[in-house]
Amino acid sequence: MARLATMRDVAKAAGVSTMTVSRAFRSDTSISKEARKKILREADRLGYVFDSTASNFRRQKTGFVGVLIPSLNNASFADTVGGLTDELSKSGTQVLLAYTNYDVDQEELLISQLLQRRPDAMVLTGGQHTEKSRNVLLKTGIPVIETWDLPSEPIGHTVGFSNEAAMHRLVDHMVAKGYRRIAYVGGDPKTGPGSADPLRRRGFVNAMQQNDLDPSRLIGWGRSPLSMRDGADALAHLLEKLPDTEAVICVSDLSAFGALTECNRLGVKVPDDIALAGFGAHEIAGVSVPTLTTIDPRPRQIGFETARVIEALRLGHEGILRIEVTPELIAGGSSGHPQGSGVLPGR
Amino acid sequence: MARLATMRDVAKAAGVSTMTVSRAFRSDTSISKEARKKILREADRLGYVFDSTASNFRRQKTGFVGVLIPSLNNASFADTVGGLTDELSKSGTQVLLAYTNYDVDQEELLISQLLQRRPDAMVLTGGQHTEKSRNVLLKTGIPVIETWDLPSEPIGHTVGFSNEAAMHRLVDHMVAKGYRRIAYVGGDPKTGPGSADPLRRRGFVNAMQQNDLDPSRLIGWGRSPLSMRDGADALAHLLEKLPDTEAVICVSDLSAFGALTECNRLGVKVPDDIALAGFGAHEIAGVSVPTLTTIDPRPRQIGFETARVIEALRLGHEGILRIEVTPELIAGGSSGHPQGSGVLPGR
DNA sequence: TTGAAAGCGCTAACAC
DNA sequence: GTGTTAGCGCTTTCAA
Repeated sequence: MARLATMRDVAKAAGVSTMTVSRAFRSDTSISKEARKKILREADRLGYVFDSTASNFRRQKTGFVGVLIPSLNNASFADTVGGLTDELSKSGTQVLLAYTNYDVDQEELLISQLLQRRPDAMVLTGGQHTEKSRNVLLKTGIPVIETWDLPSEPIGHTVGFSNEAAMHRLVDHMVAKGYRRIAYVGGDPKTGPGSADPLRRRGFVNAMQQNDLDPSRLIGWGRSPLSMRDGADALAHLLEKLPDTEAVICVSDLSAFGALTECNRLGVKVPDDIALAGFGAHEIAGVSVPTLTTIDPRPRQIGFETARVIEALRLGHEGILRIEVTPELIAGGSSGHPQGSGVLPGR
Repeated sequence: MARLATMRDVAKAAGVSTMTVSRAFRSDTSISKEARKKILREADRLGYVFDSTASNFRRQKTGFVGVLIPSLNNASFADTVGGLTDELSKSGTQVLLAYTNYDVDQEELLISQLLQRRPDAMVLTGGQHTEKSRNVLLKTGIPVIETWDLPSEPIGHTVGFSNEAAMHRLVDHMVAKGYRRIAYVGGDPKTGPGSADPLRRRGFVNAMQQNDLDPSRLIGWGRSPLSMRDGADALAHLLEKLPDTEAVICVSDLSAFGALTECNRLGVKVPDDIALAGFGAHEIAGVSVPTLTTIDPRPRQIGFETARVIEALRLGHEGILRIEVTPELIAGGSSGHPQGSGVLPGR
């Protein structure tokens, strides 16, 4: 197959210099109407496709942002990436996405690979990284934005929320609803580094203590992130071990829905026999019967604000940015909220 | 912030030429052990990060593949991208992912943007594209792989399955289970171009006709892709309009689950009063009670095979490849399958 | 095993 | 408004 046309080919065909062709493909430079018209026509005729690898190389700007998320198959991260992508696309910036499988070593590998491509910025999920990851990021000087959490020792900029505070709020809600013997269902604490599970668990324990309640009803089941099935299994285990439990907070909506399914199967009424809550405000939380009480961490907003940070830096902002996105409590039927007994009208 | 070190800096520090440094960073070229050792040490000391933008530019190979999927928030496409990424990463190839929102014009825009970055290959989802998209892809000569369907006029290579044939199989299953008045629930046919909904609908109609059954129980509700809520609403509508329907095939598992939820709410027993089926083998299909009868299009396999096609092309394969991935029917409790009345043991 | 020269396709900087 | 020159950081090619 023949070589793709270059600016030189277009320049020759249009009888101008390559510089003029270069100008024709940008909006900010001065060039006469006729010249541009002729050049674009010739370019089209020759099947010319602008080579941004050359442009990016010359300008030392790649026009993309490296984004690392724990998992592709997660509606919340997908929303964050969606918000980020939509906002960044306005300035023509693209997202180079990779996923770590909740593994900091995999993250380290991906960071060095991505940095070789010289992204204009790097977006990470969570505040947990290897020492080498931190070092190489600092060394290259590429702006770093950590998202989805507010680490105490951030690498650079942060856009997120406090998992602990959000969980605290959820516990307070359950307590306000009258529940006292509250359990937490998450992954086995020995697994799941890189996920938010340990932070939410800590938030649960702290909140229970501050409410003078027993914080020891902790179920660790399966590997983070928990699946629906894990949630079902964990609930069965919990009911066997601690049958007098009044309410269960699950680390995620998916596991909470699994728990709800298991309750249905066992004939345990939610919320009358046991209350439930999840985390994440996934679609399932609003469709299940009853709807799930949950926390909406506003993932799309996180992505949007991250894009705004990147824009600000591009425009020359100096100094470290720290943006807090406030999660929202959604009271559903699973914790006895009257309007949450079913999302659809009537019955 | 100081300029990042280049090969020249490393070469100077190590007392060799840049060419030797270049060789030190690759495995296939000849260089003495001592030279490599010294170079890598100096590179590390200087905080050198290999610049693959320059390398890619010079070699006219970018080492990434452009991938367009309809939506980020879809477990099936996520699985395909996962299979693709995992397999491609073995050869150091990265995936530049973008999503079209099921919009062929958006796809056209993204294709021209991505092509400017000179990907080594382009992976598209579905066989529906604008004329301009087809032209520009053919013009650049970059290998194209269309996935998730087997279009009659492919642009280049294909890895997928026949939505029509898969739906046919699902209808046959329902007929074999004894259902006759079978309805199809999909999106409003006037919406949703770019989704597989029309193909599945056609497969339904053909299969019903071949079984000498009435193919006119077609519900078009909402925009493709259908949400859980759409499925619930569509089912309520269906029961009102065609109350004697015996079975419902939904375009997706999410809408089928919404329909199941609505059945529960209305006191309609599944499968005793009405049978249900979905499409996609999403997690929810295996956790709902009863489990959902569905089609597993094996999305991860699609991604894996796509990566193998890209590898084959890289190794010099000539000619058009067409890989068919065979979907699997999963009989669940929602169509009366005895082992599907609940995924968890006992009761 | 190592080095020198040339250049990938574009654009910053300057000249006209 | 347009052209000339130089070079971004690598790697191909050829020579030593």
